[in-house]
Amino acid sequence: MDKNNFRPAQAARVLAALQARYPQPHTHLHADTAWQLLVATVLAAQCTDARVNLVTPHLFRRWPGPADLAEASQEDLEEVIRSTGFFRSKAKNLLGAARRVRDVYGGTVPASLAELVTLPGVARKTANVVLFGAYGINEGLAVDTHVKRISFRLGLTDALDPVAVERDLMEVFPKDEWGDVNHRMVWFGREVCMARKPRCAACELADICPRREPPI
DNA sequence: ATCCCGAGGG
DNA sequence: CCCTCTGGAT
Repeated sequence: MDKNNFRPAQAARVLAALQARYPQPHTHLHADTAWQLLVATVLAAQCTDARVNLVTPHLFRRWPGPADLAEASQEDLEEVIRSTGFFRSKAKNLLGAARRVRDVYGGTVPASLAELVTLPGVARKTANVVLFGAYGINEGLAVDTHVKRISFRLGLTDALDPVAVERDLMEVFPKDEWGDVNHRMVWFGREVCMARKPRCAACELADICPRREPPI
């Protein structure tokens, strides 16, 4: 295999395998609106989606939309989201985001990457997740801990910086697949290609994985 | 580079 | 005990 053609060819194989394994990719975060998806995604930083889904029902019942949360006290919000970790900074950022969505965007979560990243606590990963999940827009490819680890292991990137990883992935995956690639890699990362002890023996991609254990 | 921070698994 | 979980701001 030519070195210059390795990544695109590898990406095509990875995509086919993940499509076969996960025919219907979707987020595992529970949210009914764009705003709620934004809140859930912010809470999901360094936290399992299962844990996030444990607190969001209470959060969304008490403060359904941005105008509601904008009036909440930080102490009350901290108490509700405490178990998701980083609860002080998450509460502060969510209150700031709620006020900005209410005051600057008329209560509607903006539908562009440039506008989303102006919200406190929202950078490219969260913005990409919200853009695709709420609006079906593939402006970028959300790179989280799973996407980063799996892309590196499978040889789709040599980069460690998430922005560079995103650029490499955008080059080798079709644009209309970016959102689904994220969902599929997250799913795959939970079930098979885990950080600590990957299940290489049960992995259908092991034969094309440069980092399978044990190595050939 | 460092800090933020709780909860579950091995 | 240590590592990891759909990161972001300083």
